[in-house]
Amino acid sequence: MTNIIENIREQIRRVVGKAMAAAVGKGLMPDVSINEIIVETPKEEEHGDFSTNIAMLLAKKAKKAPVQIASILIENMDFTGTYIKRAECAGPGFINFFLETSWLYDTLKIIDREREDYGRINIGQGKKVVVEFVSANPTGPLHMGNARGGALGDCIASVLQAAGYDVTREYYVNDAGNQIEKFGISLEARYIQLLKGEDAVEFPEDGYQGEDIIDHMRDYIEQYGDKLLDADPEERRRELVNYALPINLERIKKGLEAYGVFHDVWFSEQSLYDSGEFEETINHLKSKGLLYEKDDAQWFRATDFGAEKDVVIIRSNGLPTYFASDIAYHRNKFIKRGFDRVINLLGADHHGHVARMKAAVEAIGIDPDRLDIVIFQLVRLFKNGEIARMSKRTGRAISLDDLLEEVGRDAARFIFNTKASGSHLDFDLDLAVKQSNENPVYYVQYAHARICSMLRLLESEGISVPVADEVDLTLLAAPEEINLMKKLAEYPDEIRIATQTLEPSRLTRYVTDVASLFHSFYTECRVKGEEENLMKARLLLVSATKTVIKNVLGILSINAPERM
RNA sequence: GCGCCCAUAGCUCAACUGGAUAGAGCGUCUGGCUACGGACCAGAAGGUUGUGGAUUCGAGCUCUGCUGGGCGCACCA
Repeated sequence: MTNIIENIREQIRRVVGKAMAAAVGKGLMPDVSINEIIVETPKEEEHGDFSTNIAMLLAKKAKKAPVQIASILIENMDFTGTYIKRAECAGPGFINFFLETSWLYDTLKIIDREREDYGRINIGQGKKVVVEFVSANPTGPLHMGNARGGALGDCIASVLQAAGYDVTREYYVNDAGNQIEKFGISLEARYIQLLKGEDAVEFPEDGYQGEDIIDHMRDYIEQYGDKLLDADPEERRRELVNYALPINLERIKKGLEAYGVFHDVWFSEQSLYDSGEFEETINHLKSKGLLYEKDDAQWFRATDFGAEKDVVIIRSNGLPTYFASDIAYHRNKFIKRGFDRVINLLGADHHGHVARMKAAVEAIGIDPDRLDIVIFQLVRLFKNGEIARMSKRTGRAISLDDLLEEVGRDAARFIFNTKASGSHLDFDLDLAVKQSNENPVYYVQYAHARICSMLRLLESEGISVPVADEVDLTLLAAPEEINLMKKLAEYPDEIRIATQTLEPSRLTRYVTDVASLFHSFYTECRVKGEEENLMKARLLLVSATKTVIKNVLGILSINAPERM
């Protein structure tokens, strides 16, 4: 639960704050207010471990040159009780801080103490958050877009858990409404076609073309024969949907599980109607005067809340739109179940939903900032160097199951999390399949396996990983050792940033950096056969590296193999 | 036409939300295994951050005009 980087930033903020007060007290500079002291980590090593731009920010108000302010502040700084060794003024007025190496040794002690909990922080403070993701219509198999959303949503959830939130992973099952109607019509058409021939009935224009619909009906007929041929059509469609829908859901569930994605709640859209919550919600909106009638339909005044246009929630045929039940669904999340935050993942093709959903949330009396909608860009699949289109209609789409079979869970999850959600993702199937150094996931896994191999070898000679307190960590002073320790120290702060930006993609980059620094260390620094104290110190560092790699891969739900 | 997203090395992407000399991986080139796993390491080449303005001590990042691409703009979801 320790974020040492954050602790040090806090130390620096205190030191700077006190230095300002002291300088003002001595009349060296005017008493100007500053809302926040920003501490950042410079990328150049010569610029120290941390820096602040405060002198530059104060310059105008204090009517002094930044460099002058920086010098005054530095002269009035007191470093006792901190990791700070010295501070110096550089460039246009930055104050750079250099730390005692002991902060890195303390990092190793923290990792040794926290083990599988290292990296966990508590910015979530136990707040309840629901992450809703995938939520694909259960009318067919999952595709590449769902695969990206699945990897992303699951990792966002894991990151939030690591950050101290009480997280629920949820799948919203669209088992009501128009899509299900279409599903039923499609099944019915295939059913009749299979029994009475292709020409017996025309397949509906906007029906689901996929092979899976036909397969369903073939199986159904095998089990139950033609008993529905003369049934009432509405009855028949309901029966066919009731047959196929649970099968689809089960397949989706199985597929996601194979992908390492486990939803805690499968929330049925239909249940909102059954429980009366849907009606409650509509009545609530009506009573607040947020609905009006036009062209025989009921409209929601989304424009009152900044959306571009109002939106229909009850169609003129009396049937509600998807959006209507979605409002009830969000009311359920916030009010019935009391989530502090709601996070929804949506493919870019649904981004039009964002503004009106925010509007709806505000309409039911909830601060819309409590709703985060993460839009992820769609996936372009490359195979043999060319774009493989994925459309649900042609049935030529690559399904999640295909992906797992060809690429494997680890590579797929890793690749989907190497890019920020907002950036378009080109998924190179040929590259993903390769089990070579071109494929970044193996680079990281290799580092872990290599460490395990080292530990095994030493263990077989009776040498086990020592306890941090029994080791002279000051022996770790080589650049490769320092760089590796610094990177390990960043992990809790990486969790913090990933949480605040809802971007787990930075963790794949982070863990790649860890692996890279480890490999450099490995090449330069021997462990086995070194002088005993040095060996112990390095062994502890190696073990800490293993812990961090394993913890990060754990968040990504990617295996950390002991051999490969 | 309107709205949202994107444009950074040959390719795929970063840049801690305004900081100092824009970084990685792949690919290319040059080196490195008689010791813990070579799926590795060290180094090199590669850039006017699509483009014109604006804001300020300071812009890849903010505002704005273009260009090119993706996605939306339903009484579908």
